[in-house]
Amino acid sequence: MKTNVTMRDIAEKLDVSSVTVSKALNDKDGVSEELKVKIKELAEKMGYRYNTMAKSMKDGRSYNVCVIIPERFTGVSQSFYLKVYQFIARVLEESNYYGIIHILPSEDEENLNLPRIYHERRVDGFIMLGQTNKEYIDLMKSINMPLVFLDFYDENGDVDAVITDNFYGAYEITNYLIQSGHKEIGYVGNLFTTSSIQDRFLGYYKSLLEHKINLNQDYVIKDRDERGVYIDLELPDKLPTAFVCNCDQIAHLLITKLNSCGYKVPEDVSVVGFDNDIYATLTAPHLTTVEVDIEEMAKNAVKFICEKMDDNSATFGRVSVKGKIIYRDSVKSLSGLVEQGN
Amino acid sequence: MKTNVTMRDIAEKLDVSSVTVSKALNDKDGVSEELKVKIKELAEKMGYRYNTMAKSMKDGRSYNVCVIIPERFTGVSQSFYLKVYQFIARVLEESNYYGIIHILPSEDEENLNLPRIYHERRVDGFIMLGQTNKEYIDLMKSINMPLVFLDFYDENGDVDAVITDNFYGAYEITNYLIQSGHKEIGYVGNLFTTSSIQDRFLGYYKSLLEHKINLNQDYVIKDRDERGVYIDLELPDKLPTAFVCNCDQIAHLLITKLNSCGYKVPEDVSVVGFDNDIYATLTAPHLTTVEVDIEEMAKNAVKFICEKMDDNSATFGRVSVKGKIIYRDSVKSLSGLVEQGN
DNA sequence: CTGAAAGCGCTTACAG
DNA sequence: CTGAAAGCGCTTACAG
Repeated sequence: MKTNVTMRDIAEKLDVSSVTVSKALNDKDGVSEELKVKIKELAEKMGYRYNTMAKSMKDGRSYNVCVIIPERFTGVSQSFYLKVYQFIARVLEESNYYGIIHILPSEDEENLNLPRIYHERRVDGFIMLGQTNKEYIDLMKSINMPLVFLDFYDENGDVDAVITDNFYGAYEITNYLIQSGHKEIGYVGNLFTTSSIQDRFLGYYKSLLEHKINLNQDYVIKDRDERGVYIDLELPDKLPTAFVCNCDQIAHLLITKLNSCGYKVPEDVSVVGFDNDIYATLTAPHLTTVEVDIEEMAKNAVKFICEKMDDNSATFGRVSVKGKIIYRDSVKSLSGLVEQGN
Repeated sequence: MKTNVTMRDIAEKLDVSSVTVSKALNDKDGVSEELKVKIKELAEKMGYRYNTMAKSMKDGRSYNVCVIIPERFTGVSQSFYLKVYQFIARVLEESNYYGIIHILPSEDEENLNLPRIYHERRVDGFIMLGQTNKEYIDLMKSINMPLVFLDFYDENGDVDAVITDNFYGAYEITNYLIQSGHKEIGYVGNLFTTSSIQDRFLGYYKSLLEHKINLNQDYVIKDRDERGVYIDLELPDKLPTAFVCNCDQIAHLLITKLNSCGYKVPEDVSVVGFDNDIYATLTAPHLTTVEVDIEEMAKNAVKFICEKMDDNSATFGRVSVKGKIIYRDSVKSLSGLVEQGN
């Protein structure tokens, strides 16, 4: 079996030109139906495989999309972004592109090194999955290639971004706590690490405001340092009756901390999370949380990047994808029956 | 800023040929040092980016390696293979290759559909990460491309494979249980699902044999059906004093089951796992388990595939990478002090 | 409907 | 040390 069958090989056997073979194999006009069938049959029989690289050279496209994930989001316990990537890859395939993951080493992020794949022109566009530092974002913008942010956005807002609706998700789950009779509600998260955490905080705050509940700064607990590394949680002297956590993993850590201090969840304190990831059901009790619609986010990001690769002037702005509350067992109702709003 | 700078563009500006530019940029002989420096400077200044596709066309290589992961290993709670992939990608990069993940849909596995990427000649080799059905394995073998199995092996043994040392890992951790005074020891896993589970069982069995302990079939508990879907664990009427689980996730499920039946771990029953993945420390108590050396496995797999891409007749056979026991809190010592063997 | 010509951007002999 | 020629495998006008 010859390993390298080309269109020309097929053409010669059939005594036609390779142009005709090309047309036939690509279902283009300009070949008689009869000849087309014959060509396709022979191609099949000879074990012909299309050589994409030749096409790529012609039209200057690689048909690859690079998905950049900052290294620090890929620890042993963090599978969220890899999960998201799976959806991206699948949707990309449907559009005849391939996804290539690039785990961005923190070092390259610091030193502003672009991925080698960029220098080798092997990608037509980038999806950045997870926030990098500002300088790296600027660098990515400066190379002027199709670019979409996924799960975060740039303050200047001039890059298209698909995010989960952090604000309303946190707003609604806080509303739910209040409807369940809670009035003393804390928030766990470092407001200055990512826009997600900040926006979730603001949604939580909006809910408090609407219900005329004061924001008690003692109830806002830092969970990580500026670089995103988790720190020990410091509980306030007097606990609120409920905590809104910026993610399920932190909710899990908080519950562990609470348990070790002798508090039971939800009997003594209620806790809600965000993401509905693996931690939501690994925690006892299972977490009431906000489920992020990963598939919908991936679909949007891919749609945007594909359109931008066709026309880099296309813009979509910032698109939020709605999540939904998953009710489980980590919230105790303080009122006999659940009140409707206030 | 012109977007498509080619070697020819640089050549023209400098009034030399593109051959010379090619030589200079690739650090090949045949250019004066002086000219080389000039060319490199200008290339930098003009924002030249190497076009890999042109090179690929010349030498018929894509410099891509496809990593095939069967879909069923990528559920919400399974991040192990994605983790492994990260290492593969990193090591591949060091060898100037790119990794492309292909999550193999179960449907394609059933219907024996090769990934599109194969038909488009966009890869030079395959690493199969996770076992597929036999027919798919045969299909992959039949296309005659560089192929390495990772974390499983083929019964016929004619494909190079990198596996974790399941047999000795299970053997050693079972020895440890016996040294801790256990004599009634169960095993949890379906022996007919993957070779890993089977080999771990055999390692466990070897340890029993060496210590003249009878294998009690009532203590061998099925954890999943033939297709790998977890089933409800059925505890035997009389419990052994310890269980060897085929993986941490099952150890976690077993402990949950034991707890719900009123048993405490490790007070009433000891449990050990395998993998040292996220479940090992999410479980209370934290699991004593066998840590798999993912990095070493990835390194080997990449080394093998790279050499095979250079010379497809190279063979390496089956290589096992040693794991190591991580001691935590899920085993109770039944003897006052730990005995040395018997 | 069919095909000769040119070109995508590089590299590999080979000649000077 | 330097470069003209040919080729990798396809596709895009364009001519017949």
